[in-house]
Amino acid sequence: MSKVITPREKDYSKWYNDLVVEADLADHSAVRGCMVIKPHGYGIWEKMQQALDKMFKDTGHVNAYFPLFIPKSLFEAEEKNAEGFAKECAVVTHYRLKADPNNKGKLIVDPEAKLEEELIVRPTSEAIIWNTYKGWIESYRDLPLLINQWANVVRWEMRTRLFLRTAEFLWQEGHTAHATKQEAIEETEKMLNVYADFVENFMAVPVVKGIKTANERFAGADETYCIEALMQDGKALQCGTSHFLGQNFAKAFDVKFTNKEGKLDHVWATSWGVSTRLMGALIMSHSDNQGLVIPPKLAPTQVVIIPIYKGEEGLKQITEVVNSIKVKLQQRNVSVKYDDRDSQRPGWKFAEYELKGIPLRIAIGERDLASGTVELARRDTLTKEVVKIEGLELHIETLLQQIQSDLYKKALERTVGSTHHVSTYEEFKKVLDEKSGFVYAHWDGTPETEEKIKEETKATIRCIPLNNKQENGVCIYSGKPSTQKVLFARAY
RNA sequence: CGGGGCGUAGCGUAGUCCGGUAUCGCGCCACGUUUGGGACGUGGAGGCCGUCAGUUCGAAUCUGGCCGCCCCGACCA
Repeated sequence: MSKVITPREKDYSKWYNDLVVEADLADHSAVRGCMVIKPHGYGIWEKMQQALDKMFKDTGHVNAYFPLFIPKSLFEAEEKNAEGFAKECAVVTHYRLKADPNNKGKLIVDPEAKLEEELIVRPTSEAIIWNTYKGWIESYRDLPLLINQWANVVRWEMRTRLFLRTAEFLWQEGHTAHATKQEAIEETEKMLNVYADFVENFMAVPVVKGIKTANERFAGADETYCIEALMQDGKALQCGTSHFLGQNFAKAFDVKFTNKEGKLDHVWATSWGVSTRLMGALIMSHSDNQGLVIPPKLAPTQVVIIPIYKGEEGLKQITEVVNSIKVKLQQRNVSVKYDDRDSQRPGWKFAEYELKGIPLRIAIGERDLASGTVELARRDTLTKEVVKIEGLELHIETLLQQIQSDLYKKALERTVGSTHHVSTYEEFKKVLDEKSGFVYAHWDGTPETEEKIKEETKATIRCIPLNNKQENGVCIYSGKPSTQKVLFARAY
């Protein structure tokens, strides 16, 4: 009763904010633009980390950790990268505070503790990492270097939103070095596929894989690959990027190696990352007015069991049965929580776990004991069924898989239904305003046209989809010839 | 940075025009009755009204400054 979230159809943005807060995922903090990720939200992030980390390891990567601070001189070494991030950097200028002589109990920055060189709080780690790699790479035998780091980064965003855009966020950033251009490109594409695989199979969110236009490219990259997903409100969200960095950073940081022929060459690089923004994608893809919906593969708790009883003795009897169900589920690697708190009533618990998105709920009471059954409720469909306790663990195992695939299917249908093809600018604007979603349209390939369309419609080219169908047409804006449609959308 | 809003108990709020130490709901604590969809009763605790200064016998309320947060844009993952 106390926790009410704004209905999706009334105000999507407010619905999202309410949901994040009420489902106990995260909260605004005392620091502008920074959030506190609460245990339930962090639990989901940990599941994401575990799955991704395994995929990185399985593709030959290892984890390491680099400093939070980057000396300004290193930061500015790769010019485009520095320029791209310059206007959103937090900068450390001093290393000490002291008591304020004019204001008892207050502190001031000690002017005598000014750093000789400012330190940049990393907005991304290419600079510090490539400066380090310089000392690690001498020969082709040192390559490829396949490293990932789990870290926090800071980007001083003007406007922030929980998970989608915060001043500080958690992410992983892979930074690899290769002997050949071909190998680096293969790595870039491989990691894009890892991301797409993860987002689709764990998060149950369908994505479009593609390449960014020059305008949208990562600062310092030769090519940026990305995955784009469509949220329930028809806006697109970039879910991950994988960059082919060419030799830009190798040249900026003078990272050379001797190849098999004994010749010196700069190494080829990639970097790739996904962030806590994925939490936003997860929330906006599946959740409803009742609250969060978590795909089973990422749910910290997959099944919650709620006893319905009269008196202590009644609870004891139910607990006995529940314990045996619990063990059987755990043996099948189903994470299960038994909520036998006497301080809340069943109805309250039902609502609470729905709000938090736990995929399955078992309710078990006196009449179930008599009939050897339980009530099983699905979070995604909000449907209930009465099932036999015997063989319950098998049923649940199957059902969890079913929910996982149903969620994906539903999201896919929604995405396909919101994907449009247009051939004129009028049609383009009309579809954006009336239907929103992904819009495929011909584009003349120039940054100017892209910019104009963005100014006039707020839609951006999300990507040039990989394996795009080649077809002759004319640009919806300039009328100039085009060989393929690109993917437009209004985006987060 | 532009536009809008807000700061009163853990949360959400009334009171502000018209100055007299603060309203209501949820939550919290105790006891009892309850428990198959957010229980009920009785009793109780909790506030330097964002902050600093001014006006006044007296300020949540009037005046001025400052700080902070949220929302909508521009910027971005």
